[in-house]
Amino acid sequence: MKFSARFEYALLALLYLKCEPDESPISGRVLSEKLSLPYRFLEQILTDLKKAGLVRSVRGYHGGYRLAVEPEEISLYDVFRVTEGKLEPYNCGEGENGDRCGQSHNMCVISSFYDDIKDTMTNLLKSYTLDKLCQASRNMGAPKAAPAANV
Amino acid sequence: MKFSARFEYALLALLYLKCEPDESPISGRVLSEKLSLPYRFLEQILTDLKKAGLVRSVRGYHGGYRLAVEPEEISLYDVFRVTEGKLEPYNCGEGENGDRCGQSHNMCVISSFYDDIKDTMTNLLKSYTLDKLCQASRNMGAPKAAPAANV
DNA sequence: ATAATTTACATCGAATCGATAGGAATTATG
DNA sequence: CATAATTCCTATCGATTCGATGTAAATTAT
Ligand code: FES
Ligand code: FES
Repeated sequence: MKFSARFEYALLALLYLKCEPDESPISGRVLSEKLSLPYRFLEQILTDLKKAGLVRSVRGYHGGYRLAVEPEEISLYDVFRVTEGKLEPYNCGEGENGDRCGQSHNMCVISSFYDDIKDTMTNLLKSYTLDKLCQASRNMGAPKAAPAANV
Repeated sequence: MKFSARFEYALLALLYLKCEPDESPISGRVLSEKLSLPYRFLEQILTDLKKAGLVRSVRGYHGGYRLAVEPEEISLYDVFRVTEGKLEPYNCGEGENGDRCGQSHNMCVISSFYDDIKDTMTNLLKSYTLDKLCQASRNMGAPKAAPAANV
């Protein structure tokens, strides 16, 4: 189970926008260079983030991106929804008939497990806000344990 | 976030083997018919389950599959490991240098979130055993609410 | 007018996924 | 021994997804 590159890139970009609060917006080009991420690809992601209302964009000469809402209000759940789509484990189309499990959805053993997964993931994702992550990042100034020098 | 068909098929097969404990092993053919699953594909999955030691197989004329361990001992974590691979959210190769986040792994904000996800998922998956699921399935004998008859 | 930028599409290559197929090895039964 | 039923191994296919690149148009300060 892996998270997509989209998710990580979006998160890194948002963290950068938050941790470097500037007067002028930050351009996609600068963002991609600072984070060493592919320029075009990152812009796609930023566009998605904009559609979702997480960032705001300014076009033209000194344009760029900035956060659209307060960083306490942006949770990893929001980022997830933008980059990974719906958090729906069901393979059966929920409302309709379960074609895979062969049973009707409300009689399916698996569905109760899926419900659990869905709730748990949702809660976990919502518990991480951009703000907390940025604070944690600051507290990491010094690495936990310096790796032993080799030789 | 979806679970693979492999996961569901494996789970359905294991549940069948558990809930229909028989003297003679159950063949892949029968299993696929009872569960309405594609024969060849299911056998691939059963082979994987066997390699993982969850089922035992008997070859030849009256051959087939049966559970290899007690159903209390089989958790969804085991099934997950077989069908979905490692539960490693990290995109950076953990031990090595983080190529995506650009930081060393023990200084990466994202890694702490990934650790959390990993632990949470692991615990949740381990909390579901084959036995519990089968009991739940029995308790579902009567549907919660009969869907309204149309017309 | 010009340069820098966002924005929208189109496409590409690789990987993954569900599924199918052929054939070899194994084993009870006659 | 011959046969039928079965597991098992491996190859492949078609579709989809994913990360990434490219092109070109719209927007805006200077
Ligand atoms: S029928 Fe919906 S999960 Fe089984
Ligand atoms: S460096 Fe490992 S998750 Fe960021």
